[in-house]
Amino acid sequence: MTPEPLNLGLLLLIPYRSMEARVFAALAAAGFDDFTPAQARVFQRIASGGSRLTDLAEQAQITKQSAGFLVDQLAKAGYVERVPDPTDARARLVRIAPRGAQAIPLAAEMVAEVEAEWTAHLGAAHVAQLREILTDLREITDPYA
Amino acid sequence: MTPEPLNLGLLLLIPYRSMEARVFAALAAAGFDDFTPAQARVFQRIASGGSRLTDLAEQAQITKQSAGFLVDQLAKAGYVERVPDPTDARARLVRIAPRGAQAIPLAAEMVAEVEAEWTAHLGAAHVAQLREILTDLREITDPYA
DNA sequence: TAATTTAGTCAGAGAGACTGACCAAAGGAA
DNA sequence: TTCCTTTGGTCAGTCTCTCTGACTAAATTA
Repeated sequence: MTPEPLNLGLLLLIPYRSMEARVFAALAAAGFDDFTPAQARVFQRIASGGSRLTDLAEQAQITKQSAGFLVDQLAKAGYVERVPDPTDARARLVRIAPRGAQAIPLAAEMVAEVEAEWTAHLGAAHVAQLREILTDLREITDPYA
Repeated sequence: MTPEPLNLGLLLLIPYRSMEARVFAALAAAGFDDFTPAQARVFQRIASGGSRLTDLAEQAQITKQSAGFLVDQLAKAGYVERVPDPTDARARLVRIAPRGAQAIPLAAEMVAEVEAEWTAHLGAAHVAQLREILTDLREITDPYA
């Protein structure tokens, strides 16, 4: 193996993918197997009070058409529901539906489990540092934040 | 803005996406606009002496069929070439072709530029730490490494 | 030599992403 | 008010990417 040093981009992608795969697998094992990763990437960005489609699209960095497509599927599977926005007759809010709400604690549990594994490998101080640095980095890399 | 704290997964994804978009845009601006992000994710994993399709697929975590599809397009655009593997008549090595070789220093330049921006924001010590922690984390999150 | 594994291709299908065109409500400006 | 622009979202069509399943050929193992 040539340990050619990886660029920071790839170094970020590798653990992200690992985390996503673990959470996805845990949900699938618990019976939440009727959604796709693309749908999940939209779902996890829904704010607690509901989000507008346009906002979801911006955050997930996809077009509103793509977001609408994914939200429709999530709605069909019972993970979200679309309700009229009381403050704007053009808009509709995407809200977490009961089935979606059931999945959230399971996902959170697996995230915690993975983070615990990372902590076991890196040490608590390094994990805290990682989170701190990434949060700081978000300020200049998140076009939406 | 509700600053709901993001999970580590999302915190990793955000800067990755930012880096990828910057490099992609820089290459496109320099005339290397005839390839897609998916193709680039395979391309950047080609080892200096050439890689087998199966290895590329494993590292990019896609099927060998998908990898073959992307490599074919990269080959048509002149970024890579496929040569017989001298050590195994079944296999062919995917190698960087001249046009691909031209793109690499440009990409590296943009990676360096982005990292410099990150350093300006985070400080050199934190960037070094980030790289160190991520490299360490790779040991338990990279199924290929 | 025969059986199995490994490297890769071919064919077909589905998901996800895009662009372009469009409609309806909201917000200003005249 | 009335008109114009902006904003939230949909509809239609297309392309890219990814997958599964079935297959060939070379290498390896029994």
